[in-house]
Amino acid sequence: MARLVMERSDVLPLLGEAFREHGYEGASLSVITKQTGLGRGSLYHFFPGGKAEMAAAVLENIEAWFEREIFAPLRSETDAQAAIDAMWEAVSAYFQSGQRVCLVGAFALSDTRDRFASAVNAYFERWIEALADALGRQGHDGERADAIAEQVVAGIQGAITLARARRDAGLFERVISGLRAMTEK
Amino acid sequence: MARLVMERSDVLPLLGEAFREHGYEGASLSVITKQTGLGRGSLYHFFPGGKAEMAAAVLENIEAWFEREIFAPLRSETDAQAAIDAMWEAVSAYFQSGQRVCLVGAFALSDTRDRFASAVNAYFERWIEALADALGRQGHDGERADAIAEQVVAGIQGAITLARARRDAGLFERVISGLRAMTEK
DNA sequence: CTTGCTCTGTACCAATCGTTCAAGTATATT
DNA sequence: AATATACTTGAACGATTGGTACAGAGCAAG
Repeated sequence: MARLVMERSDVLPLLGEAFREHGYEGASLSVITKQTGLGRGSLYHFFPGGKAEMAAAVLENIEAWFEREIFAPLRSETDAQAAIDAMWEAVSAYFQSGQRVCLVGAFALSDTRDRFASAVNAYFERWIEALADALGRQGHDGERADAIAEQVVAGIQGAITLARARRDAGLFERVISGLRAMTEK
Repeated sequence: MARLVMERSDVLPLLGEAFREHGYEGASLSVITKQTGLGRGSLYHFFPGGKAEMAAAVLENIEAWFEREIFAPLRSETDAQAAIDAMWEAVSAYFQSGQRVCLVGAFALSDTRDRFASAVNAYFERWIEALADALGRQGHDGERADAIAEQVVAGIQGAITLARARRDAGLFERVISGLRAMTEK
């Protein structure tokens, strides 16, 4: 029978939203207890390392999701264009037309980056490399594939920034569709 | 004769760096006093509204700089391509190949955005409109000019995010030169 | 020197920060 | 049922937060 109590893995998405909405510094323990519904004691039971461990676990969780849903298909799917199309659908759904922040990108812009430097770097490194791989298999020569991949991943982050700044979901979709055109053969 | 004492306008760049490096929440008054060299008393003399007024003044200062150095030339320079070229040079210098964060973009990604919503929105709105204006005068039809402008301004923000995430100034320059190609006739 | 004003450092405030912990309740094992 | 382990609670800790109060430093004008 399913456990009624909370498991560590159940808390991660709630933690993620808390960090997304308030940032690492802004997500105080009171905010976190409120958004997760867990008391301080429970949180420190699951994450003895405190806030830093919570954020690290969230980053790991996010990275694992992207690896499974996006990066791995980009690298190994035989139909490269299909994997790229799937990426675009996942990106729009995941970031909710720019209403939802990319936690890794947000960390990268603050001094929180230093604390989680390797996770932040790895996330984008893998995304760019996986996309370049798919673009290569899809017919672009290697150098061009690398350039497009960097351009596209950067553009996604910028689209999120602008859409949030201007509260304009349409802006997000327009920028994304411009980028998407760069990934079609 | 030049005043030896500090003026409000002298503090703004120092304040800007403090907010850039630590974010709005992370820039505590102890951090701010350290980075500006001013005691609490002086800071509250210049900015009676406290931290919120400091950040607002910094945003206003940044906006004014961009308006004068970049937006206005984009709108009124008779040689549109020259104004666009000048924009690219200013962008590379100002953001120091992605080593320096865009404060407005960083605010946009945190919940600090809500506090300074109109300033954050106005900054990007004006940048996009001014760039679209220049692209139009340079020969692109209106709709295409708008699309390119959004794409380019988003791309700049993304380039900063990625360059910081990966600590890779080369990445910034590569993405920028890709974007720059989109603004050439 | 006196007066008046701008500027500055120190001490202090209540509030909140992240973290700890002893005591408790629930669940699993025997 | 008895015991052990997993989880939860909420109060309390010292440190730090943003903000205030205020006396004095520095300087200019009279």
